[in-house]
Amino acid sequence: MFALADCNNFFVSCERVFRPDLEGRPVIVLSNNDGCAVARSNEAKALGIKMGAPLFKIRDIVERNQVTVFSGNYALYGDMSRRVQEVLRSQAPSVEVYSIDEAFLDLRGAVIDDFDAYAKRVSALCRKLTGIPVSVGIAPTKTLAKIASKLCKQYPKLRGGCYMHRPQDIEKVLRKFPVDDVWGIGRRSMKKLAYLGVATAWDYAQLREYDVRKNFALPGWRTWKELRGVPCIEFEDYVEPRQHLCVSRSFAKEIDTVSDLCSQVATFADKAVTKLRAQGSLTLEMAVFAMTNRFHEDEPQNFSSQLVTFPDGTDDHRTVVIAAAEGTRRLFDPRFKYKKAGVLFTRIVQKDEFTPSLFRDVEAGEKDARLSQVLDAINGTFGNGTVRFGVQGDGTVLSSHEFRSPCYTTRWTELPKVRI
DNA sequence: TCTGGGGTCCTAGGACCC
DNA sequence: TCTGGGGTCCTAGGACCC
Repeated sequence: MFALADCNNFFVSCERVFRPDLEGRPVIVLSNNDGCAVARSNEAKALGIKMGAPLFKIRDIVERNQVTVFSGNYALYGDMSRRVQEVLRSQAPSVEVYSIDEAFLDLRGAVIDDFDAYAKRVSALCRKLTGIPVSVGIAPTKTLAKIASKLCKQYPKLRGGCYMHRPQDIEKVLRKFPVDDVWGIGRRSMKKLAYLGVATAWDYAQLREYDVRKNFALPGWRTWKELRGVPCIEFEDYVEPRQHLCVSRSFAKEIDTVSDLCSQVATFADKAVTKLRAQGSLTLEMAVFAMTNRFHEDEPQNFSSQLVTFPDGTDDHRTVVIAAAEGTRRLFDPRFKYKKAGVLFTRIVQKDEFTPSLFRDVEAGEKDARLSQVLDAINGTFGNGTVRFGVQGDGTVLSSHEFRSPCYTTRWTELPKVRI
């Protein structure tokens, strides 16, 4: 058996832990730059606020119903996510963290005599220890476990836990489950599914294997088998290092000076290096890019990028930040107003698997490495941007975050001062 | 006025090899 | 007139996820 533990309305639930007065009231959390609703409380969903709806289009609903609005606070959500993961790890032999708000538990070989009681117990424990409501679905495959956890949200009577394993129960559930809500079946397939007369998960599971392979290729075939109770999506408790790494943001106002754009992109590059170092990698290549506002069709549109290569690979803050600023100066064109920019590491290798050039400057490399270590240590403790490069300006990102809550669990300013 | 930011895997087709 | 039969690697684009 596999379990899926899914945090209900996760970002909203994180905010509510520290704002219990918002329990039972409509709440939404916005994407970066205060753009779209990316998390909604049940009450907000009931008002018809759709996932990904731009704030300016739902302003009426928000004001009429006194919906509480939050900017995304990822320091808070990341920390709450770690707490939930910790509880889950204490309850299962193996945990695969699938996203910030979901984790699979591998229950193969676990000695559990009542899976239903176990699911409800894990859910209750998460709630008690973290304050986050979690839906735990248990089934013979990961895809079915996902469906079981959705049932918990639909039926409060299940008290956060649902064990779905008897074929007749699975059939009953799948017959009512819309096919586009199945994990692995996306919007783009809806046309084909409609043509094949498939409306529910059950219909999909009844398709002929040949039709599935022909129309939905390998991923669709795996989903088909999983719905039929045959596990074929691997359980992955080991996280592979990322092969691509991107840090980009939209800006509150369009940027039209080269110095502002440079400081923004340099700040993105610095963040990207921090992530790169955390996974023990080097990058051989970086793309720096900037673009105009694609929604303003009447204004001149532009997307430009500059490619920078590091033949010996690098994970050095200073090297990458300088390269990012230089790349930005090369691509900047005063005819355009930039709405969004970023950096992308496109060729990532593991540090211990890569052989650099024999003729590189070893001594300089060691000094750079020490500097980067110190930056990581200081900024890791006191927050990103505490120590930064001059080209980054004041180190802030020019995005909107008008409704940001305090970093309740990770704020360092109230800790005793540390002497460095 | 206002529209997010990340990732992965798979496949088809082209370039190139012998 | 007739013009093989394999491979590999890389890339772009599509589909999916949260």
